[in-house]
Amino acid sequence: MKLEDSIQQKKFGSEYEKLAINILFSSSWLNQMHSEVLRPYNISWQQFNILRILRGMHPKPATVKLLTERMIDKMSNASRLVEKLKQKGLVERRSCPSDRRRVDIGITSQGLSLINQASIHMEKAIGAYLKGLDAQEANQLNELLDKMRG
Amino acid sequence: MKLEDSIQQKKFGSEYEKLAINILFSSSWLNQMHSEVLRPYNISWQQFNILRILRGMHPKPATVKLLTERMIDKMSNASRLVEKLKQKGLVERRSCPSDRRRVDIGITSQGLSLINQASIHMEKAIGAYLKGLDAQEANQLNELLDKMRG
DNA sequence: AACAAATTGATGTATATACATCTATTGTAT
DNA sequence: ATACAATAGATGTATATACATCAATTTGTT
Repeated sequence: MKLEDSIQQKKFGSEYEKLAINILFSSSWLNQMHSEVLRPYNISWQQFNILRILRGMHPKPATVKLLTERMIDKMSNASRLVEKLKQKGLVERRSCPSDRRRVDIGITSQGLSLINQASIHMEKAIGAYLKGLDAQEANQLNELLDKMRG
Repeated sequence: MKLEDSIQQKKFGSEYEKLAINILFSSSWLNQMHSEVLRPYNISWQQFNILRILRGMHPKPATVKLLTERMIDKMSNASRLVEKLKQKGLVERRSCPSDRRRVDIGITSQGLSLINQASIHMEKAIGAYLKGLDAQEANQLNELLDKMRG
């Protein structure tokens, strides 16, 4: 659907301004999809993201710093998100013996089971949502976005 | 910069999953730029967005409903954002005579002056940020994003 | 060894967001 | 006219985010 119709704005200052708005709008559109998919699992998109990183490293633990570096939204507070996940029994935290400033964060078996299920659903939902594009167009979009960020 | 490097993830479930993450990451990247530009003006990106809509309608007033429909993030709370802007003297609110459920929202001269200045800076910043793309590529990206959303 | 600087993570605070619910008003059907 | 549904907006609440600052620990320099 054309951006102009979605936000009922006909004119943009430039093709670049329109692009900025288009990306923010598309991101909000994707966020809604993520919320829907994750609602039954009772985790936020950022929490999903952390679990996915931890699964990728398993059985090696991560640290808050590492999570922050790999997270999609760099500004979110990994420390507090980890605390939430711990309260749900999805991750565990123990202080790192070799550097006592650090905290080793590992995913629990409960966390693994949740992320495995949730990511299957997410993958399906993404496929359904993005079906307007073929694989070649998706690839082209990825390359243009990378180029955009310089 | 390649997404793989930015978030230190080598593999993605599919080109589509990568695309979803790429858009979310690009959006976060743009948000940081917006924060920087708007910081001196002491308004958030959403507040900027509302002021821009109100400027576009001026001197006709808007309503909360209309703002919600045109906002980039449909889920944000236009009612409360308007209240914030009112406290800063940037908009004014008066109940609509023809339908007393509605509230007419207009931009003040102070609001107009702020949005005029801020949007000049924003336009420049966007140009500088997106200089990795030429106009034709920006256009292509816009079309692919529109197509993606089906 | 002693001290300053850097690093890691936690926390305080203000604001923003998601979502549900509430009140007031208007529209519609009988 | 009355009753019921629909609409517009405000508000309550839990959570998330942005940003600054803090405390503990490690690293680097002399």
